[in-house]
Amino acid sequence: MKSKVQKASKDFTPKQMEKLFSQVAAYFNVLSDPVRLRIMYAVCAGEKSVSEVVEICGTSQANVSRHLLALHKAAILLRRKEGVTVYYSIADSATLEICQTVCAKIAESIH
Amino acid sequence: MKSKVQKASKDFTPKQMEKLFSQVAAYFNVLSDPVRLRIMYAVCAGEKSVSEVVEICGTSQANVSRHLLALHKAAILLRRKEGVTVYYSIADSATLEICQTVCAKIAESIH
DNA sequence: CAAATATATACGCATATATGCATATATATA
DNA sequence: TATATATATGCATATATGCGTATATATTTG
Repeated sequence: MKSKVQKASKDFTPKQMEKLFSQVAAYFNVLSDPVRLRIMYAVCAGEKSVSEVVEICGTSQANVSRHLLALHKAAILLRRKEGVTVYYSIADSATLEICQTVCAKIAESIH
Repeated sequence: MKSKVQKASKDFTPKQMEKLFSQVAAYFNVLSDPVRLRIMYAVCAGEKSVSEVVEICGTSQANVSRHLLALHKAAILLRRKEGVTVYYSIADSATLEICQTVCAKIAESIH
């Protein structure tokens, strides 16, 4: 008896599976940093410029810029340029739901 | 207007938020490796011993052992010892669902 | 054009992580 | 007890990653 996940991937070649695993791993990797999660938390309240995120998150501008670009590259954040200002916003609500699920799961053990 | 995530975390202190972000990041970090995902894929089909996972995944015994322990430490896999043999199985179906969601999301771009 | 502002990038360092190899540990069996 | 088998661990190494610092790039404004 195959699992749901295995049924869903029955039509992939081993090569494609490896590629899939690598991409999924890369996706999780983007979410595996506390600072990036803090940034996500700020942006999920509404579109923010880089400077705004810097103020909220209390880390350097260079660092925020790098992390925002990483999240954008992973297609998790949208990027919109207006003059010199760059605004980021949530592109992928699925990611938010995943974060929320995991947060809820872990928050239980804190309370 | 606050987001769902922010409403859900309104009763956390900044210190608790940081702790939460760290733990969530650690959780994602465990899932951010292609080999561990391959191992998860093997185990999600049913409980497996370390040796069985080694055969399926085609990486060294030492490596499989370490990855399985990491997944167990993150409370994602259960660990059951029977004689010399150690069996691992899915402890956390939420993790499977998350992986499945992400896989489906990424699989679209492969097909 | 010069200066100010917002963002991105290059470089270096410290640290984390994955993995191969050898070996330790635990359990079963002859 | 000696041996075989299953699993875990220590060590060395290569690679990746986060971040501080300085600087580059782009855009607006005087």
